[in-house]
Amino acid sequence: MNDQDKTPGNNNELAKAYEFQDVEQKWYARWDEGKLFAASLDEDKPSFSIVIPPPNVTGVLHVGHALNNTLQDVLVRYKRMDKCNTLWLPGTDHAGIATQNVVERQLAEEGKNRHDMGRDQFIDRVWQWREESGGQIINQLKRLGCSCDWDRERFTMDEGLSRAVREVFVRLYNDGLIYKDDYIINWCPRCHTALADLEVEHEPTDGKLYHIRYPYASGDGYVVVATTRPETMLGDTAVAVHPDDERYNRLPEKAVILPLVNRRIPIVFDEHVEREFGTGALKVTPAHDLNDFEISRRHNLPSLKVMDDNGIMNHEAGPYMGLDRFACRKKIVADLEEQSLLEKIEDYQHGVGHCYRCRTVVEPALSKQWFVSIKPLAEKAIGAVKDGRIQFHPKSWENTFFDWMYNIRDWCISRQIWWGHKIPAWTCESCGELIVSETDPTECPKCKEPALKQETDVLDTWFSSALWPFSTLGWPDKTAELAMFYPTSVLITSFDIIFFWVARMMMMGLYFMEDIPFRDVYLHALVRDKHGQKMSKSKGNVMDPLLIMDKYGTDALRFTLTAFAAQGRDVRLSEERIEGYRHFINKIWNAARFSLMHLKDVDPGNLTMPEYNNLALPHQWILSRANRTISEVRRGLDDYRFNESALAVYQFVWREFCDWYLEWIKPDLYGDNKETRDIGRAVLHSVLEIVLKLLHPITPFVTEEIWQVLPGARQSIMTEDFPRTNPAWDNAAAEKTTELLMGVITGIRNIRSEMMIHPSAPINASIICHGPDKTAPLESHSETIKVLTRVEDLAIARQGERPKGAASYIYENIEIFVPLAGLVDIEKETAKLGKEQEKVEQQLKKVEGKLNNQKFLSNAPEDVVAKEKEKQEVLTAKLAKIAESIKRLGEVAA
RNA sequence: GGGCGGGUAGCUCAGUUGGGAGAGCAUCGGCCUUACAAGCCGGGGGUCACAGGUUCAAGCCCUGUUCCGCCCA
Repeated sequence: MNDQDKTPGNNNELAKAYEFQDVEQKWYARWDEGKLFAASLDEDKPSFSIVIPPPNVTGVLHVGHALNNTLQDVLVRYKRMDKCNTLWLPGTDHAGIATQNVVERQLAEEGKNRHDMGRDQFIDRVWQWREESGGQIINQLKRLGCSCDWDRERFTMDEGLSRAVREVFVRLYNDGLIYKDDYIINWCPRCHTALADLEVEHEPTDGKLYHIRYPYASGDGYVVVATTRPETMLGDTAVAVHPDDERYNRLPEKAVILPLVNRRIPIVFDEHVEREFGTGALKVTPAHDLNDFEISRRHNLPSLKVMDDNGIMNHEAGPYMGLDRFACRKKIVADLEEQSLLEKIEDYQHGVGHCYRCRTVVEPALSKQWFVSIKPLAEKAIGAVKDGRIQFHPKSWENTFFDWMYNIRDWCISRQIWWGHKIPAWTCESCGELIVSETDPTECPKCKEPALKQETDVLDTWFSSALWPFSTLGWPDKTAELAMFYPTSVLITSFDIIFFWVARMMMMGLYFMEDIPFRDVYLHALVRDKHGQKMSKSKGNVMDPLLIMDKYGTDALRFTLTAFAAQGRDVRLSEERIEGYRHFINKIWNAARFSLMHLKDVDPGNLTMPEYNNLALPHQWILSRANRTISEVRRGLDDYRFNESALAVYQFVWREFCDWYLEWIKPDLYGDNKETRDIGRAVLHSVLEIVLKLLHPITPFVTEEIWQVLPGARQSIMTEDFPRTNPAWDNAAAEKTTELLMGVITGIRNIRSEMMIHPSAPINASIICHGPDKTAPLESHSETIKVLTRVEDLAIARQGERPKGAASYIYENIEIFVPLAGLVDIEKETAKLGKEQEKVEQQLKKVEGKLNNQKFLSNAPEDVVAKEKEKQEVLTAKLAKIAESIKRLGEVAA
């Protein structure tokens, strides 16, 4: 339909079917143009702020993003409607390694590489890439309906954020919390950079355990060491055994000859050697293994690096120089075998570290890198969670958090790539002084020489992400935004970056702002595929949210994700469920269409709701239920139980508002009584408004589209007030009476259905109330009962005889009868039942034949026998029911 | 090896002060009843993994067993 025709109060009708494609684009553009997402700095309102977990600038919207951002948008829209100064600050991070990889691949296609073009030109090229194709995820977030304040969009490489990074680095350095040192780090030979421990993913891998003989220096006998990485033996500088290990208590001598390279290396005793592993003798390669490095420090052993940055064996590897590490492994194994130095090879499964960006096997390597001394920072973060200033939802994540924080190790922050924040450190080329400075120095402060060389390394992307909650608000300047929105209200993110990001933001926020970065942390589940696997491009099991939105509409996707977001459990997304919830969106649409039929010509001034106590039962009931729903939806959102909010409003809209209320008030709406008609319209209008507002945070588009054509519509539903409960509407008595009516109505419908009476055939019914007297409420709502069951004559009594030839149904203490005379074509129906009876009898005979057969019982598998027995029971019951019905029909005929 | 989460309807899953076993999809029967067949009405379907315990009462709390998944080392 043409949206231009649908300005409020004018031609306010809805299309026959909800066409989300046009609607979504239209309203998003209007919201955005109207600056309705912009944060206000109104001092009088409470503030609510969220900073987006910045997606990679290389990112493309996946279902995880969709879930994450839907939940944020739900909360933000809720709080904005609930009269808060609301800020949702968007942005992206520069994703150092990932982005560099993308641009390098692009260059490779052009037959170029970054080394040819040089660093500055390469960086220009990355910026160019970013302008052209970076950040497409931002548009995809808009497609999802995200109500971010786009004028405040930030990028971790922005000037302001870069300034924050420098300030943080310098202060941490000056405070002694950043240092440069030699240590074993994780080296990715493909990305050519160091990685933090967290950036290495350990995967169980089928490998071999090689048992190698290291002959004693004297030439007699040998020690057997076990290793999964024989190529590293070239860098061995010792063999270590446990001092209490009896096998090595009386060694003939304390040195062995390293095979292949014939180097004499000592045997040392170290308590950290695991006696149970392998032979209990450990080859020590200080430059290529963290534990070995620690041992080497304790025993003053030299370190020998045998590989270069590409994972190729270097000159220290002697004859193996120039071989790739894996080729070298093969060669070494072959050579050892030839020299009879290989005792045995066992299959062995062990964890092998892979680069989280490119999946290459990571090489532990000795290297000089920059580190953050993290313990002092971690302590503050631990404290903030311990004393409740920061709360995790679900709370169980606190254990994971504490566990990691207590065992945290220094954070390697330097990366040997080009794209990122250059480390603000310089070395004086004449005196060797190390200078760390916020501004680029022009001369050495010590020797005054101008020859300074800046570090070529850049910082870990997460280093700048860790500052996100305050760097985006203008820090280190003291801005109005910081004053108003820091600490932020809540961080909504996926648990898989709890260490990468959440913990680090806490540490940095507490250190530099001297305050927590957020009060609540809501950790939602991971979206997995139907096998419970993490979705990833490489596995090919991704579900594209953009395609889903094309197919089912954004609101359907959003509602599904919200309804799925139960705490503490992973989301296994299936298209069937999205389809199911699309039906719900359509249901809303049609309920609105119906309502509009009755509201379209009404002057908004005539829609004032009458005094609650004067309202008829259906109105009192629906308002009471609406009240309940409002509080459930609010509580769900307040407690991050998104699924409960979604479920509550779903049930209310479909089961109560549509199935019962609308049907119930149709006689009023269509009737001639102006007073009851007007009351009906007024209440209908109010309830519909409540429904739309409750739904708006979850399904923003369809609700705006409908709301705009309601009488009295203003700017946008997103700037309306979120519904509040009204204590005057709580009405247990009305709910109880309604339940009674529903029970009776369902009973009569049941009889109609069971007795195969056509839905439109008029019937009579009688009701006998045994037990407590409920005749009064039934009498006063007998019209309702009649209309909703298509009953002509309804008799209600305290006692009486069961009518002859009547079908019955019992609801609590109430017996319901429907005389069947004249309703059913006795002959036809009896014949039909008779046929059915015959069919069932035959089936039963077959089953019983089997069950009476000893051979069947003794030979058939148990479950088959059980199945037959079950069949027998079901069929017997069915037969009894048919017989009962036939008897009824017989009574009618008599 | 340590930690965490889970096993509820055919499938995917909800189920918080312990008292009703539920949703979507699927399924069976009947309906084009003028908002909606993307719908309406009615129905079937579950020893809530297993074994004990606490309690008037347990899917929910405790103990043990078992299977599955994830994280860390």
